[in-house]
Amino acid sequence: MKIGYPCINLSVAPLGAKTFRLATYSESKFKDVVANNLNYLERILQFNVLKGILFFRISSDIIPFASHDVCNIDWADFYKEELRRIGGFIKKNKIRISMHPDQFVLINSIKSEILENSIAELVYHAKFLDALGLNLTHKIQIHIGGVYDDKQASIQRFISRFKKLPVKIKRRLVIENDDHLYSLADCLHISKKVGVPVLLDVFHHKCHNQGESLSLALKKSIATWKSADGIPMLDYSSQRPHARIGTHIESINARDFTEFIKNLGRKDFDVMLEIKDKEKSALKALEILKKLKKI
DNA sequence: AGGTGTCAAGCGTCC
DNA sequence: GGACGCTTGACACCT
Repeated sequence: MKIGYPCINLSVAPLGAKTFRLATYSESKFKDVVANNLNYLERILQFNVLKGILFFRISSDIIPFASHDVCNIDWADFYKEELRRIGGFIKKNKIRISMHPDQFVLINSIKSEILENSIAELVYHAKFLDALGLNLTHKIQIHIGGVYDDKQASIQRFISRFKKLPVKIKRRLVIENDDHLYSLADCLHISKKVGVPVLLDVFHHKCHNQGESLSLALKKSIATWKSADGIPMLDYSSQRPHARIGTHIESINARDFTEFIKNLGRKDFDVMLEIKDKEKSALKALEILKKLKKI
């Protein structure tokens, strides 16, 4: 079992990740920012290894505008040395990587332009992981998408679109249940049709489910992962007290997390903590795992 | 130097 | 119909 956190590290450098506005795009700005972001990523990964954190989600913003028309730079070639070095570090230390494109990636969209943009964005994500030289256990997780007033049709559209995606994307993708539209059961149905692994978001599952217990949900999710996909990944968070349902907690709740880990029994997962204070909670989670003699 | 409106992109929900 | 949340933070312009 590995513990991870998403995208940014607040101890390495509070303002480590850089971006810029489309209006001020220039080749030199792009190159500066990407160089900065790759360096920041490298420092985060070094920090993580030092602390025993071996799972990390790389930000989709690592290469700004990578899938946009303005970007004509072959970044994978221009930064091949850095990318190879970082990839080597990841492999040497057996770090697990995931990426999570944001809400604009909708392969079941009813608009062809949105579908095209989504594919371009997925091509970029897959290209990034490929450029690091990582095998197919390093995944890109997406949600099913919108409902567009007809859930069955939207699921069908997801399935037929998925089948037509380039292999380079398909082999990296996993699908994740969300908190109000597509539940675990929906994802399992789609998984059966197209053979894509289902990444269980346990917090979203708590918000939106068909009455399956956590342990049944875990079991069903595991069954969708083939050995080439690696150990199943899952997203973990808990409800922030006194906030809207679905709001992620500020810092890990030791009691909830202990309970969750005990519930796993002998099942093995790489656990991504979607918690606001990032590496701090990851470190606390590792302490809890040590106490429980899980690592 | 500090404050703040706004940022490539979409969807659904709440008021 | 507009603001907001989503994983959400920081750029860029204003004073």
